[in-house]
Amino acid sequence: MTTRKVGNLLGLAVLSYLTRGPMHPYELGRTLRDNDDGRSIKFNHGSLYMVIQQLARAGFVAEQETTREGNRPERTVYALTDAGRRELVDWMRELVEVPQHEYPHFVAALSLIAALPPDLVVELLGQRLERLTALRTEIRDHIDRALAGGLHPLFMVEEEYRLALLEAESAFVGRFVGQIVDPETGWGRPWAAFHGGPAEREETP
Amino acid sequence: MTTRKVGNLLGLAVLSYLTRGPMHPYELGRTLRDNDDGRSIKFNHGSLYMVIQQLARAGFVAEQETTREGNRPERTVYALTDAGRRELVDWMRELVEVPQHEYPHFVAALSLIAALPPDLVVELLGQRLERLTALRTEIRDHIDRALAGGLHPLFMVEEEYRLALLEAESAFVGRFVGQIVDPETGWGRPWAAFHGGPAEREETP
DNA sequence: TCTATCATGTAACCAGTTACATGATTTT
DNA sequence: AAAATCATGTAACTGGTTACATGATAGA
Repeated sequence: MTTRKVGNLLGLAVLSYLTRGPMHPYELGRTLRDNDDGRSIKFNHGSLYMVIQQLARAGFVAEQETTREGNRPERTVYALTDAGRRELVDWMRELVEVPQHEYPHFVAALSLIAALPPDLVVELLGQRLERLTALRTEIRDHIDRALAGGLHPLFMVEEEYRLALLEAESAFVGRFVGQIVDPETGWGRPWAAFHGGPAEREETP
Repeated sequence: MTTRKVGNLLGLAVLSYLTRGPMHPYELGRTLRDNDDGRSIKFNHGSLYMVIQQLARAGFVAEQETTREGNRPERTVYALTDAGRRELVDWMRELVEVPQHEYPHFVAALSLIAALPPDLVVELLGQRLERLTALRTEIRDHIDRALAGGLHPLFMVEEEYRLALLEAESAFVGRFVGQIVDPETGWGRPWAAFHGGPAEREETP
């Protein structure tokens, strides 16, 4: 990754919303909430202010004015700069074009899975499968409700993507359980055998 | 998540390796490198020491002795405690059983995809597809080489999982491109139309 | 013998999260 | 009128990463 001045993806969302026009931080926060962006981008009140500061320091947004409405605290309004507009496009480009190597929790767990005995693993994977199914129908419903409300499906692609990944994961977990319990090719036997021994990767158990 | 005393997954790997017996930090680091754990768990020298401190503070590992070999700097050897052994199993349990909500970069990009014009998106997704394919054959080779070397496939499940997700992603991206360019159901037209306008989610463009 | 690389650790910096603060509105 | 919640921001804490430091061995 072309080590960006601002790395937090929340910053990307801010840049994107500022293309609509200048806003103050609180309004940005509300917009993010209203659009359910929290489902796709980690978002909390505190980091929003931080990220805006970073964007300002990097020259992607500029403090435009400071208004006061009634007796409310002052609100600083930020506007997108030209550099910010360029950064938005460049960043999006990169994110869409190049797959990032990430570190999902489940991958970590799988890489250490031999630390648990196989029958426990089978049980846990069963429960994971149930949860995965629940998640999938939940997302499916979420999408369908939004579409029924007239939203263009383009604005639900993230959710469709998520769903596709969850389906793939379900299928994978199913196969994995199969490989453990199947008495023919079954991994369960040797696994149980070497489990008492060294907990980590050994040659041909 | 049952907010853990130590949250960093590197700590989980440390607990797991310490089941083999006491080790000093550098040895842990080497073991992690040798086992290619960096592919599944983010790992860098600095955070290893930090995480070990945290584990010690939480009572999951205990400083056992401080040896000096030749004129090398002192090495502190850490051993797993009973609490540590329990934490290892409990943590693994949770990771396997309950799917975590995470925030992959590509999801963020998709959620803001309308900020880019559709033809650019099609082009970028094409390049992503190529990279995905390259990644997949790379992982496939990695797995096959390891298996040919006699490793039990159980120790490659993380990689198989990754691979399954990458395949699902490829399929999804292919479908997405289709939906944009297909002149029948095509999203390209309305997208291009409203793209000049407000960059964000609007009802029925 | 000089240079690279290994082995080992500490410290400074930066980013992200949580908690605190406080006036204005709305609800009960 | 009290309680809750909205609106707005700052500050303190904590975790992670990068950079620095330094003796030992091995290769050129």
